[in-house]
Amino acid sequence: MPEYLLPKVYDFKTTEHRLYQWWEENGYFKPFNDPQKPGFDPSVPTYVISIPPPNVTGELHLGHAMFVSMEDLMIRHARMRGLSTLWVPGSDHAGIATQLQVEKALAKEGKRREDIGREAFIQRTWEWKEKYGGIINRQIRRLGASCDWDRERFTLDEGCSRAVREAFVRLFEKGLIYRGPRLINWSPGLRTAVSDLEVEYSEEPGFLYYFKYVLADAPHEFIPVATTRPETILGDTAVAVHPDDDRYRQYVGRKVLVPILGRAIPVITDSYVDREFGTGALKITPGHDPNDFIIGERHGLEVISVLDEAACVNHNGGPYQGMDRFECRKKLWEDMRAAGLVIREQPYTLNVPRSQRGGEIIEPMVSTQWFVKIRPLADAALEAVRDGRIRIVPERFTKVYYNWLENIEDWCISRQLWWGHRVPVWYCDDCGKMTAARQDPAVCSHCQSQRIHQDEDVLDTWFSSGLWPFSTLGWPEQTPDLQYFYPTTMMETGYDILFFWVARMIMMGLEFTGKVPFHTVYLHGLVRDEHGQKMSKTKGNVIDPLDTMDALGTDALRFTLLVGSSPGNDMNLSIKKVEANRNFANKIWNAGRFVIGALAQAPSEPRSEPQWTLADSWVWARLQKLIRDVNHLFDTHLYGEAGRQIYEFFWDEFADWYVEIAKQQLAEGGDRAFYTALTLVRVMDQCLRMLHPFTPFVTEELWGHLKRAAMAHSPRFAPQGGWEDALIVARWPSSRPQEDWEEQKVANFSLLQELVRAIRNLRAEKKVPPGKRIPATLVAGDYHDILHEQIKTIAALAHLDLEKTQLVEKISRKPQGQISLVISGIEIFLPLADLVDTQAERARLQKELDETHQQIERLERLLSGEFSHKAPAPLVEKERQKLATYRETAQKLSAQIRDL
RNA sequence: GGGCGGUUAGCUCAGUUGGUUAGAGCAUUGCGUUGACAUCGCAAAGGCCGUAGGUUCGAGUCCUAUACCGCCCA
Repeated sequence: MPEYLLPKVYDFKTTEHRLYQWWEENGYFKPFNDPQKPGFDPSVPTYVISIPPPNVTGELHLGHAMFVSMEDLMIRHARMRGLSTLWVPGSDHAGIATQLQVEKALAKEGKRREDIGREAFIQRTWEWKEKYGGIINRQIRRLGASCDWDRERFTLDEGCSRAVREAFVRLFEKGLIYRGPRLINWSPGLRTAVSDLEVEYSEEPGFLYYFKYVLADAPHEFIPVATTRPETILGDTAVAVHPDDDRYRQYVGRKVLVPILGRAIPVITDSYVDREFGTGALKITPGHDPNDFIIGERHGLEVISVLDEAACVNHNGGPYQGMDRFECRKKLWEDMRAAGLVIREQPYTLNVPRSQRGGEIIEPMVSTQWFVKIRPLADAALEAVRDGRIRIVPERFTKVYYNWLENIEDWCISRQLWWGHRVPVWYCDDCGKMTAARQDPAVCSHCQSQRIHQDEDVLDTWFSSGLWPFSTLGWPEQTPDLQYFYPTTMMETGYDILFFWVARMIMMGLEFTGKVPFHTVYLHGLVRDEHGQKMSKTKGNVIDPLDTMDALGTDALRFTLLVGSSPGNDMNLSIKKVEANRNFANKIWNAGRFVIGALAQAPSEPRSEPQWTLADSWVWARLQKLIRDVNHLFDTHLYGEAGRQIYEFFWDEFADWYVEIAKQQLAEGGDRAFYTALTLVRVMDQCLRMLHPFTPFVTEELWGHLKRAAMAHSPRFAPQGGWEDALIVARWPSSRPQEDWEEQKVANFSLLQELVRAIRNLRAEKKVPPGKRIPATLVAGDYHDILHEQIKTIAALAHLDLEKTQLVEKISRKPQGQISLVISGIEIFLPLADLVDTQAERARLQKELDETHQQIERLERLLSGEFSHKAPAPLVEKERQKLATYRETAQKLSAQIRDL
């Protein structure tokens, strides 16, 4: 397509959807070496990511945008490197969240789930899922995610359900799953158990209540006790003091009376008691406090539960039965005050357990639940990281991982919900024994009775998420996918999810497949607002990724997320940053337009071998260096830094310098134009390849235009191996070692840049109109040959009048009344006579000279010290050179001042 | 209480294995548009890299201590 057909501004709106569809239709998202297809070669190396499954009820937020961008970057990079790449998409059924949505809808009809029954409720939930569940995945597509959508999975689909069933039964048979009454975290609003991880603790103002525990055998004596939750007094089964505490020694072994209820309970000793805290006497409520539960076990205390499923007082609460827990707290305290049992109340900061979902206060309660005996699984998971089979990036999170797994408690996996995987256990009404089965059984496996019924509970959603890396590939079947793609390569997710997903996936993966589920865990940080605040609707600081993509384009958002973040660290996002990157996308586009336009100025065949200019050599050397650096950064997972370096090269070196020089070279025509166009196309092509994983749309679109234009112009413009079908499957640039000529060319070009910049600055300072071409005299000394070659370029970039510019090696008589400057020992005279103000010139040159002297002193000090014989020789030599140049510069500046 | 991270320009942040004049984007100021790009260009100004020690020829980077902010675990 000719250049004039490309719009001046990159139009992401018409591009993104079209390209996504084109990629998908052409099968580029699928592994090129696919075990499900003919010609499959099992020896081809793979790169596999299973998506951390988003909540099926969810809608896209920046957290999703972040992980999708990161994973797509990894996948696209791996695909371009020629690996057989698979990214498995999907979502999880999100037990509580989804169920709540449907219950909300039911409530509008004035119904509760019990009114319609379990089967009908599940039916409705599926309907709801079909209708609204796909939103998140449609939104993920907008980000450019190159997942294999044919392999999309859902934690509650048939295959994943079979995997859950298999996993449960295996653990059950192995004795790693058990059922029993334990103190668990109970959510009274949702009426279900939740796991330790789903509880968050928040510091909130409250009171410490001091009261009297009256001795049963001495009504006038009492032990003072303090508590933060008076309603739990109803469930007290002991009062504990420290064994060495003299204050209470006399009471140990005697009985005290539970206030109001009058139940007699023992006074015991336990070294857990902190003598300094409160009164030094601790009431023990094994039924409603985890620490007390442990103490209770130690002393064989009775466990009394005083609350029901809704956290209302039950029959154990005597006169308070039926009251809400907080209402009871108030009433009981009033009654105790009336009974003369209250001592005082003291303001106190509480650590309140709240539900991660909804924020209601979680109640520790004794309840019969299903648990995974976690220790053996955790030990295996620890070992896998310790021995390096799994690497966590950034590395510091390994410590967090160890710490968590070393202290992990058994995992409560049952939930009193309907939406989820139902516990595959049947109880026999005759023999009372349990049957756990992969297929729904018709009879009890112990006594063959037909009077069996299934457990009512479902499993924690995370139980199924834990199987995700292999259940999505077909486990427990030994499918071709599982055999080829497992273990996966990379688990990429936010560090906040390390325990929820990553640790559980590792435990389950090792247990069920005997292999690690992935080799590397890459953790990204959380996205915050521009001042580091968490985004929330109430604060009104939420940035919606969909709005942002509508306004500024997907590439701009992706690039911002990818390049603005470093591994494991939170990032602060602002629309301004996205705008800046929208500008970058546009910069790419316009540089591409220029390159395509340049073809028309070049012949399609050269007459002879290339004679590369300094600029040609320089940009090529810089590109090679960039490729080396970028590859190294990708290897070390420093993706953001890689993006930054490509950005800098592209904008500050390629676009600002090479493109400007290329304009001059193209104008020369002939072979010069041909080889310039060739260089432009090659550098552009390589940059687009490296940028593609960051900004897939603009690069693919432009690359397509570049390819067509180049092919139409000359076969000589094709990259090695020819033009690929699409950028998404084009080869990633490979590193080459630095060649001998590169360093000198880069140094020479730097000198050219310095000269041009210095002249431009001086012109600006002297208010010379930018368009005006001015004469100049350059006294080049040793650099005469280099500058002789480059004088046309310098003149063009610095807007010198080439006709009236003279380049000499030495000068016998300095031009009078001219403005002068010295760069790396090269003297430049600009005859701006009418602009010369002797006094101002003197001041300017003096300032230059002072700065030069400072540098000379610094280097003299450095080189006279130990540096010169302890530092590496090349480094010392480099500094010596610098010093020599500064001395030369100083000398010339002094002369200029003298001659003024 | 234990652990981790942060502290670098007005703001938001990079800074890889220590290499000797510390970078970007935004904001500010000045100048500039008929040929890739005003969603732009060319410049300017702005930093004892939280503090105090230490290692080293050399420290933003490594070590120790400390302050403040944030997060995780208990």
